[in-house]
Amino acid sequence: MADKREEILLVAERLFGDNGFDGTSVRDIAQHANVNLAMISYYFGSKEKLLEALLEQRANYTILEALNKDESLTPWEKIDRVIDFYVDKIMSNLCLHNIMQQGNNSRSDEIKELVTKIKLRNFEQIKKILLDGQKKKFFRKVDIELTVGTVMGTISQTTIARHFYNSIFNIEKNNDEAYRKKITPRLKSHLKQLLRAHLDIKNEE
Amino acid sequence: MADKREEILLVAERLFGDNGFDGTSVRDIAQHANVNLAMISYYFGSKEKLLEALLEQRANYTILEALNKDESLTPWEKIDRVIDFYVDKIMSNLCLHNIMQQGNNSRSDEIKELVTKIKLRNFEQIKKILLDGQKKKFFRKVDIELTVGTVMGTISQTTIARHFYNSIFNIEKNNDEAYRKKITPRLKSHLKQLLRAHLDIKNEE
DNA sequence: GCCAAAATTAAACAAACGTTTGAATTAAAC
DNA sequence: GTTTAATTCAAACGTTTGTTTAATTTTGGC
Repeated sequence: MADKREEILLVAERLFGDNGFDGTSVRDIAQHANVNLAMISYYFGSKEKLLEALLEQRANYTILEALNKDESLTPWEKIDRVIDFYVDKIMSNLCLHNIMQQGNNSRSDEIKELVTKIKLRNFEQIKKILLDGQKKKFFRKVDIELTVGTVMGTISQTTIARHFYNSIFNIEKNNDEAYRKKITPRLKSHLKQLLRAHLDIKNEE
Repeated sequence: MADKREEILLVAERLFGDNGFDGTSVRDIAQHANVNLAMISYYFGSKEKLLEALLEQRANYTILEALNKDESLTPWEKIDRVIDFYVDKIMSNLCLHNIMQQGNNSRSDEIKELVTKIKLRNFEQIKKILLDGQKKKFFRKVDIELTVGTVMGTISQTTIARHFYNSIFNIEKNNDEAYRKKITPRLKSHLKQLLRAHLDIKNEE
């Protein structure tokens, strides 16, 4: 059955996201997926290959390439859409996002490079929007690389430091749905307000 | 000798930061610290207690409480100083910062709460500056919690996604010094420019 | 219904893990 | 110099780790 393979991926995503790669044993995964231990090696070859397969399969979920194709949108509209898209995707894939964050610290260079490659694709898209907005004199001169880092970093912060925000916002921990509901709209409007001021050519010094 | 204890902490900081808590064995630590394996249990009780000791010992390094005491500074000056202080501290403690990021995902609630507590202290300081600036009509109305998140997140991003920025900025990996030199001034001026626009009361809608 | 391929299983593997033990060594106190 | 406590050590402890094996069951084509 092919749905066992799928089940393994699904469970691995949750456990890797919650406990980290090293903090999750293949026995944990097998048990939660109701699958024999050996099936993981059988389908994926190894634990690390399982992580690679997971990242490769899910990578496309968080890619926003289509957006830049739409010529009718102004740079400001594109920025708003990027924020909506990006926040939604990450908020509905908290575990996967956690895995990608951890992937940066992986001891495996293959994983590190895979994660970097995925991030790079999104980075290039946002960068293109910023450059275009500058050319059209909507946006002022800013540090483009770090501006993208601010967007990614602000969003990441709400997942990395989730325990921290739970504490601030009085959200019971492990309640994914409550967290999403509370954070998503705030995050979107904060980022839009932030970038509107930061990028506006009227604020050029 | 008490310097063995210190050596263990020093090595643990580097290894936990590089490979994660689960990715570092007590044997790794003992070997790199030139210390017998049993000394770690002897001094700290357990591997987890070692991490707790590490966080507690280093926590004060990244606390910026003194700043708010200075009444002669305007809110704008305080913002600039916070940025300088925070960026410098994190950039010169990359490993420790990595550990704290990972700590958010620790399976130990004690660790999670310890990290949250440390972050909360800094959070409160920055929050105080923002509130004060709003009261004095320097700053406009913004989402304070997420504005702090933006500052922390932007800085964190440069350490979490370091492999990513290495790739963008063409820095050879594992060269901490080159990374610091390249990123620090850019990060400071980007954050100052960002917050100047974001907080300025002239941008009030 | 037979057969080869694919899927599934329990069991075993060696290696690595965190921790403990009890003896040996060093340091400090008197 | 003797005694007591603190330190250091090699060795072993029992688990848990990721992976493999070889036997068994299920599946799909003919």
